[in-house]
Amino acid sequence: MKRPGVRMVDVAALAGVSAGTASKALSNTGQLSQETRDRVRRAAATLGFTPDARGRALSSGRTYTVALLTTDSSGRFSIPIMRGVEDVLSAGELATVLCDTRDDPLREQTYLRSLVARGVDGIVVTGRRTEPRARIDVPLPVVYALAASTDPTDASVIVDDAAGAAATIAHLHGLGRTRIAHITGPAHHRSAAERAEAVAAALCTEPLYGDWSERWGRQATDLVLRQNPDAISCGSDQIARGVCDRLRELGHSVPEDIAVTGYDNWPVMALASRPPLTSVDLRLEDLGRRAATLLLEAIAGKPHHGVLELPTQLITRESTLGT
Amino acid sequence: MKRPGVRMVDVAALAGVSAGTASKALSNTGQLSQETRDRVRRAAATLGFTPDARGRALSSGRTYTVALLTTDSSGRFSIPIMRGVEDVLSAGELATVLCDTRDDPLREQTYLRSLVARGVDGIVVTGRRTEPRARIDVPLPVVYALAASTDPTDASVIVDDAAGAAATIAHLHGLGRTRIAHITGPAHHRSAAERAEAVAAALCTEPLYGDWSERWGRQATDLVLRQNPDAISCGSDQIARGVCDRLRELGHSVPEDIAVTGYDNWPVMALASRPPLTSVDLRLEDLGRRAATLLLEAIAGKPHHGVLELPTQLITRESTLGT
DNA sequence: GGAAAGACCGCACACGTTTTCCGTCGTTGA
DNA sequence: TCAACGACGGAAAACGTGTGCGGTCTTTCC
Repeated sequence: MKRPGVRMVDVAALAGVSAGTASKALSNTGQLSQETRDRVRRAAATLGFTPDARGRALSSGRTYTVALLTTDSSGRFSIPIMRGVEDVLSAGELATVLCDTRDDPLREQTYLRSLVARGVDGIVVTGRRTEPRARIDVPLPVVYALAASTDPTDASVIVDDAAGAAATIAHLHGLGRTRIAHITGPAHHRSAAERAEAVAAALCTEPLYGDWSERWGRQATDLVLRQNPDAISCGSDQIARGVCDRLRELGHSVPEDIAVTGYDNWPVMALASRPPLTSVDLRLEDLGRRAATLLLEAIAGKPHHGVLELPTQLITRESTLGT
Repeated sequence: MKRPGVRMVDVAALAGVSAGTASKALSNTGQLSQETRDRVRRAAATLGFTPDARGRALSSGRTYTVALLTTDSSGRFSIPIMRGVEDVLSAGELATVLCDTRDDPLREQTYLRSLVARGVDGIVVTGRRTEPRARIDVPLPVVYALAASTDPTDASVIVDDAAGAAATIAHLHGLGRTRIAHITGPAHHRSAAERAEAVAAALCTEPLYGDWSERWGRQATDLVLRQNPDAISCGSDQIARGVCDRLRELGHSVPEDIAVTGYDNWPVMALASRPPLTSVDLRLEDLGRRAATLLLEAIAGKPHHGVLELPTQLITRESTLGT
């Protein structure tokens, strides 16, 4: 079980001080002469010393690790969020680990026990859906991202879907389009309902609920064409792509005859569509950054409470702009 | 810095034994009477005791954690691999954490230092490409998955791409197709070259190299149609989808006139294509499971050396079968 | 009845770091 | 010159668990 790693005592010996002093020198604590500090630092550099996280965790109680707990097994949402989280945390020398619960409550419990047992400093909880979710019960700082906690005293960061949907309508209005149809996913999905509501508020029109697929986009196109629209706002990029395909098949040109907007700005869909889709970017990295910032504050003892809504960004492409 | 968690001494006190004895009872070591073991177990259950991973790690040297280090920032490949890894490791009470290097060598170094410092038991290295990659230099068990190490003494698990490509050709031959074209990605991508080579060996035909996009699939379709093929084998599902779209536009029916095969079995592409694509599934979860198994053996002191090629699986759908 | 053997469990240290407390030395002011 | 004080660094405890070693008690055999 020998670990050949260089330890604090080795650094201390080389610098001619005690282990405790070396620790203080490297962490900028205690009161030491600048000369001693430098000497220890040089010794550490010479030996390539990296403090053992196990000892440090046991002693200080901090592990300098936070977990991103996700139910999004595809990574479509959690990976960008993780990038944002990492951006903020790595600056503070914290490591980020991703744990995928696969939407399995048992697996989630297992992970939580494990995370508490190993003493992570905090947890960011996220999911594949925007539905508020049950809070997790751990004696640790927690921030919810994308899917808020049902408990309003928790800290949550979510996307302002209503504003995002409203922005697409405003954009279409700005292009002079007035007969706008809305095709979206299942009515019982919060992300569908919330966006549809915002659209309805601006248009006084009835949204068409279905599922998130291209197939549904194609089918719904046939339905809405009876209303002779000059624009179709879609609840997802997949739906929008199906709409574009169907319109092209029927001889309608996008965006000249009918403009189309997507939602999510999922590159693999929005860019592959013909034409490429104007879409609403969720700014998931911003979401991650904000969540990480709140988590850091909570770890520092200043917890935040309530739900924070972050703005989206409209990305305009050929599906509304012409070439 | 107080941690109110229940500790080994609390369990021991409740069971009327010493902490050391409680430890042995719970880990099934030492020689204790069955009655004492049970008593300690009951006490632990009553108190909801979970051993503190920090103390355990410091004492035993094991952290019961392995890292999955990936360069695949999309998660397209690393997430399924992680699922496989987890399947194997969670049975042994090991936790799996995912670290995304974003293909940045500096970030990779940072992660490695961190992982070594915190004493993970082992590392699975994977990537977004199948190109062999430089080995990582850490004093820990390492297994490479999907992208092999350039050092043949390391343990690597990769996909048998040549066999996968050969299987699609065999499948097409079985359907009586003989004039088969091959459209694939960049020639300098190993995954393109390896698959193309296998196809060429079976067909004595020239592959068309381009990029992995649907656009290229559409463009290349126009080129290969001059050869009057009765099947088109594609290097990726995206290319195949573009091929299908273009063929439909030109009035060719798939699979009646021309059969089409994809590669990767990426659901979002293979299923959304019209018609759905016959494709080669990479069995990434199997890859992860195998890598995890090898890693466990390496951790147990029985390291494996060399490259292991795992079989793929041909998934047949309407693009070759008719409805 | 005594001794040897075996079953069982406690003691104490190890792991590596952090942090508190205290001792020592040099300096300064009275 | 002596006391007080500040600056500096060492010693040791603490974090929680794992484990080797040895001690005690019971049992068994001669």
